[in-house]
Amino acid sequence: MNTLHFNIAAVERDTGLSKDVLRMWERRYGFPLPERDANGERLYPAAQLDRLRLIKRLMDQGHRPGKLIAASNDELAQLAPRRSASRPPAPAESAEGLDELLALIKQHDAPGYQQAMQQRLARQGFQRFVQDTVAPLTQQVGEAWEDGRFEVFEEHLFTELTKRLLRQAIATLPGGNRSPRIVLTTVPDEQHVLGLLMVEGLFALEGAECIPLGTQMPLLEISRAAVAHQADIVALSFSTAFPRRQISGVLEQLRQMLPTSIALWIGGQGSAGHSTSEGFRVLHSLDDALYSLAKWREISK
Amino acid sequence: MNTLHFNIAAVERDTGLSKDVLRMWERRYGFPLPERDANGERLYPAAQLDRLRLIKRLMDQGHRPGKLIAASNDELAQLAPRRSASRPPAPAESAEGLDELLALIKQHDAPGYQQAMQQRLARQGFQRFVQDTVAPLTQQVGEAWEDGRFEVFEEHLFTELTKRLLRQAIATLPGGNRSPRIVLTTVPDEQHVLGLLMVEGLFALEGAECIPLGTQMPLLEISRAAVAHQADIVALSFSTAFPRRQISGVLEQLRQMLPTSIALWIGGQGSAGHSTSEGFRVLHSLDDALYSLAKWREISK
DNA sequence: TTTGCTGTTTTGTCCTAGACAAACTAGGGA
DNA sequence: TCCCTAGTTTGTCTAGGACAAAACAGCAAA
Repeated sequence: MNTLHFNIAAVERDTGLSKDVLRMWERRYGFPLPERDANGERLYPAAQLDRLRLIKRLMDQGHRPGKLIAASNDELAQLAPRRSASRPPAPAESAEGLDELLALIKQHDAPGYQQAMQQRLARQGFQRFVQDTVAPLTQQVGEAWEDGRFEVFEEHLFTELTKRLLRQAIATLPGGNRSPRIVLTTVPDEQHVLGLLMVEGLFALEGAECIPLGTQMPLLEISRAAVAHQADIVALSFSTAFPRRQISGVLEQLRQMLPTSIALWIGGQGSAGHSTSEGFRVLHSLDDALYSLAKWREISK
Repeated sequence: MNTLHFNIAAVERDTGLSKDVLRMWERRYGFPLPERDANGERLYPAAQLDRLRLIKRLMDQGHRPGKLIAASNDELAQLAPRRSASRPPAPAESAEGLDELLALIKQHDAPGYQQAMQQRLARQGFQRFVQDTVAPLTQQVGEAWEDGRFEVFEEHLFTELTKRLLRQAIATLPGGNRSPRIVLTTVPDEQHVLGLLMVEGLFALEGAECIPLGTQMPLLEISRAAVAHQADIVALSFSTAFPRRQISGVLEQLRQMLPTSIALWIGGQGSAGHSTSEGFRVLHSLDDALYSLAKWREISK
């Protein structure tokens, strides 16, 4: 009776590490070192998969694979919760009550969480709700996940519930029909959409006409959609999970396809480090997004 | 001045054809035959990308690549709209007004579509809305897309707007807190969630406690979530886009991780052809889902 | 005519091993 | 302290070979 084994495709699915990378690591570092089936194909035991997941998580925090793979399991475990020491736990004013929300998620109390969020929305109003509750909360959940305090499925539950709240709130906003007209989406391989929903909400609140296309639009389709909808702006969001190397290429290609009259705005944690230039604008924060919108209106008046 | 070129990673992203497949086709069939950059790496011109997209679309309809690649562009174009001839355009009763909804999407009239859908929801009630409007409409949009009558971005817009409507409607349903407790999600590489939302709505209407985890949960996380939430049932959805070959392996693995006390239910177009057995149940339709729920309650009473 | 079995073709995925460029690190000079 | 350059790390690409699962075609029997 063998314990669970996974073929290379399953490991790719579960860890997000490409087959090429898995084979390369094996060649270079000797880890992971899977067993082989009768046909010579790799079979990863569950233990190696767990370690790979941990390594991936630490890599997303900025560590480099060479060091991580050389480290022992204990060293890795110690590496994880370095956040609380190096970074302050977030401004006190906005943290007000966020811990309580986090606790609700941690207890898997979905109805309680939704209710608490609804109350905050009613109390704060949409804009402050997004800026003072949703944004910092998302940040904290991300950090908690990086530190291993949150399970993946807890983060998923949080994301799903929060997406619902935001969409619902957006639906109740008066339908914007002033300019500019903004197409919102993400490129293929980028499935995180929370940030995009936040800006959509803020833009909609300002009366802009938002056209949400969901996630993972092929570049050519983004361009076609923008033209068909006569959009003024295409807004994309990149999370930290999106492979850095690909971003500039993606932007370059999209910019080349898109009519020059249509602006390209980029936001999200993954876009940090890029600078506004060469035909696209980087939104560094939600405030920046609102500022950019105001500025766009001023200029195009 | 060269027209747009794409490297192999970009083509993979945009077409959904893996790098291995792209290289294999080139070797076997001589198409696609990309140019090379100074470093010997493949550069696909836009024309080949278009043809690949068309071929992929036809493959998803059941055609085989060997034939498609051998065919000329004209032959391919003729192949596409074969649906209307071979399949009836859907029962007349339920098609009532669906054309109108399709037309609204085709005109990119998002507000109009949302309003029309809201009206239907109010008129039909949730259950009939899902079964008589959303389900057949999704079907028709899928067919329209396969026939090339809908652009990809139009399908995305439809999906996004409909997701919002469903989520909003679900949120207004009285929170179910009767058994069974059902975790709803999709596996990695499966991002289509509309079908899952429909059953979630129906289950919630029956008072079941639904825990939506969004899409693309790693298998191990699905299992952890199910245990943590003390779920009775895990419900997964597979679209036709999900690679057939992988399904049985995925189910087998998940079934192995999941406590035997937790049932595994599978639905969606992609699960057709699989049969209820070996520890999982296949839901062949929305009616079947409701029936299964009733049956579960009867047995576990 | 239809059903069921069997052999053949098609097709995708996996394998090894080598090469190179982009990203990152570290060292030295202004 | 800051910037530039050289070195190291890391991911992705390349090529061609192998094999198994799925799809198809042909034939025999009901």
